[in-house]
Amino acid sequence: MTRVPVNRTTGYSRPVTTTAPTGLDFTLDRSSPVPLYYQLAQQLEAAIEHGVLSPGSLLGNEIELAGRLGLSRPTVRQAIQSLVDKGLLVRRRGVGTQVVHSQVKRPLELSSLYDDLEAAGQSPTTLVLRNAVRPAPAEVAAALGIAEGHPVHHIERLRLTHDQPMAFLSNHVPEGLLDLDTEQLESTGLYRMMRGAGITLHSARQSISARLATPDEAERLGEPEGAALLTMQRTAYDDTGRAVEYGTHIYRASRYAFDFQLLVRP
Amino acid sequence: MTRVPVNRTTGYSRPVTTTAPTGLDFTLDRSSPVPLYYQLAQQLEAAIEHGVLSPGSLLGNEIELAGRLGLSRPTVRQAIQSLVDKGLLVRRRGVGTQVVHSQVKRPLELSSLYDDLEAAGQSPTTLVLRNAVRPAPAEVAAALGIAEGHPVHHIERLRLTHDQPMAFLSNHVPEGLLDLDTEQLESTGLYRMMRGAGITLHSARQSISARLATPDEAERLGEPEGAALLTMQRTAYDDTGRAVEYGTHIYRASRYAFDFQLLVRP
DNA sequence: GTCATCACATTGTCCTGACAATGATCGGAA
DNA sequence: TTCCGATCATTGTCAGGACAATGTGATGAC
Repeated sequence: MTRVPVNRTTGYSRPVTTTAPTGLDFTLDRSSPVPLYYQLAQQLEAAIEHGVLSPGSLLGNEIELAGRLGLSRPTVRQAIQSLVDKGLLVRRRGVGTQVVHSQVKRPLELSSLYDDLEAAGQSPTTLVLRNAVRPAPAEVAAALGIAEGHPVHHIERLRLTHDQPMAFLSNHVPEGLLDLDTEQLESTGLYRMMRGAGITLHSARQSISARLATPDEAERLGEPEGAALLTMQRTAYDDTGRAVEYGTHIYRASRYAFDFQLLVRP
Repeated sequence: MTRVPVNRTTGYSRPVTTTAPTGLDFTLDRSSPVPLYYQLAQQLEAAIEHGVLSPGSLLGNEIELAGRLGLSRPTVRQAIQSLVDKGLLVRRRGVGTQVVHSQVKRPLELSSLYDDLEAAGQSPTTLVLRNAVRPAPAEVAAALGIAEGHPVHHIERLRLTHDQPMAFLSNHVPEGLLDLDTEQLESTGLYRMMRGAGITLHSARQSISARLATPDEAERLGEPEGAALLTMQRTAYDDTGRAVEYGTHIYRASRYAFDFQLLVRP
């Protein structure tokens, strides 16, 4: 590959790296229980979010920054590192730390459909079709790592936005983990209830694919027969490694897409 | 919720937290250019992988571990932290650091279809249907952040496994970024070529949904007309924030699913 | 027996200091 | 001009220490 100025060959027109405005002032409260590095990280993130720190601008070197803020270098580094992990900053040895150009939004979380829709202003509603305890079928028991026949909650819900069906959610939760109140299920999401019950989610294994709607499913979701459906299966684990939920969801492909951003870990 | 022993109510039978075997010996090479914390992290990861450190076992406190290895505590912490970030370890203040129970495999990478299939032993092959430069259509220009009409490579590929079509891949790459040799495209993946050209991927924005196959697509993929297809659109950015690739892919839902693990960031 | 309190173990935060590794820049030599 | 090397700026790695915050378990009071 020949070495030609990049902006000529690619058509990118982007401002050359600029130094950060020196007027950046951060307020750190040493008496606060919030860690200093976290206070700094949040203010940096806010500055990036509001464009005070423009994309591509350099942050100024760590040592000088630490001195200016009255912090030690490790503390400043910890703050910067957390934003690097979020994909907001890029560090280059010998160069400095700069704000990434592209707008990074969310590095993909264990997304809750309810939260996602609510955040998007879609005002989701839920119809609980089923909420009962039954012996775990083989497939569910395998996914949850419990004995076949062990009692599990079985929940079936229809999630709607603007009074239109969006997804059909079937979930299994081991019995005894949390109270599954139908009313609460209708007014909030399952994951939020889990957090409320003191369960801290740690990881999840997901599988996303597609298939055609059966007549039953089509009717339930208000789709024509043979429509394309987006399917997701997920097993979620808490921080002790217990499987706490196994879900099989189907989404109307005409109305829903999994939309996310992900980072390349170096 | 009543407080009853968890194993009674949930049916989990899991060994109580055990102490790590003291026989763990790590070999650290201070003359190696590989950072010490990284050497330690890799050996810890290997120990977890091979079951030497069993799920749920405690790692022993950091200070003692540091002393035993002849390292400082920050170095040991850095090693542990990297594994926490990978989801392999969980730290608890006042308790210790323990290996997570569930088997975490991959925390979801910016996956290359080619690499994924190869790793799964599927021996993928590629048929390049088109490899040309053309002016960017509006949609492509918008996704790549370049001017409409600016020259872009347009690649269309059919990916097969076991001589059966698996996916149809349409990609656009700004002209001048890298050489797109058709032969190389057939023998490897696009992302690998990018890395080879010195482009370091940083993040990507993806959207996954589904729809029915058009007659054309059905024919091309060997599916019946009106079959369900899994679709993905992706824009990838390098570490300077430039969009370096925009792809529109369709997968045979009967043969493919997006399968991944993700972590909840605390 | 049940509950609150205290001590202990362990990780979390923060500091100071030093040197190494790397990318960019600039000057001089071919 | 072109290329090479020295120099500089900046982040990367590592050490050692101090105290705070928090979960666990034991102790004691009721």
